[in-house]
Amino acid sequence: MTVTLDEIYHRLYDAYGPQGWWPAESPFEVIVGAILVQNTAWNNAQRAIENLRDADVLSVDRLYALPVQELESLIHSAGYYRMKTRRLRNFLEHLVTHYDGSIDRLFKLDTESLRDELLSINGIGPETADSILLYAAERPVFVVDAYTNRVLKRHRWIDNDADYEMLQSHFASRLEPDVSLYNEFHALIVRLGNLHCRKTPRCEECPLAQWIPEQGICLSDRGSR
DNA sequence: GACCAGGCACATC
DNA sequence: GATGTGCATGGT
Repeated sequence: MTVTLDEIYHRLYDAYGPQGWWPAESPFEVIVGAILVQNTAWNNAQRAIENLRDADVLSVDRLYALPVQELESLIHSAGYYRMKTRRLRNFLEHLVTHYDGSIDRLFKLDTESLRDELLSINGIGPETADSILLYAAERPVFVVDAYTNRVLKRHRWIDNDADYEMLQSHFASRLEPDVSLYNEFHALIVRLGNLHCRKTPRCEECPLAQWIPEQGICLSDRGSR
């Protein structure tokens, strides 16, 4: 492609400004949020987090000690609440069993080991693991999500059958490993997806409009999943 | 009242 | 190994 990731980044940044990710008060809260936001609008996940905060259970020990039904009730607004309760507890159990409940000890692992370890926990997939790596552990790992997938493919910047790892290496091979850059870039892509897909369906209003290929499909068309 | 959102695991072919 | 399906709430 002729346009560089650097140009794309600056175009998005100029349009939307800094996004202030991840909106959380601690690495643990990032992890909880990363599980709660899976396939869910952030607004719904945020309510669940506020409920946990109000109940004063936003710590490893207290959340793990919480009865399942109470946890389900507190995170109800995030949707998939039974599944997410299991997933949160899977993570907590792993942390308590192997790291004495200490995020700091878990985060002593090198990036590759930490990623593998997170992926071994049922309920943590590639995007959730990478979100934890970037936004909680502050490792230079690029987070790929549904928007990233759609933007790159609709603009034909990457092969249409590229999988998660291919999308990720598309960024990793073209950008310096920089936590702040990866943080902002991913957040800006999500911002683009949220704004453009929902509220400004006309492609001319998209900051990346000039790079939409001839006969290109507008980003607002989700296509099949 | 549909459609969508900052995925993931599991079943089935 | 690719493809389909269940999970569930709240905003537009």
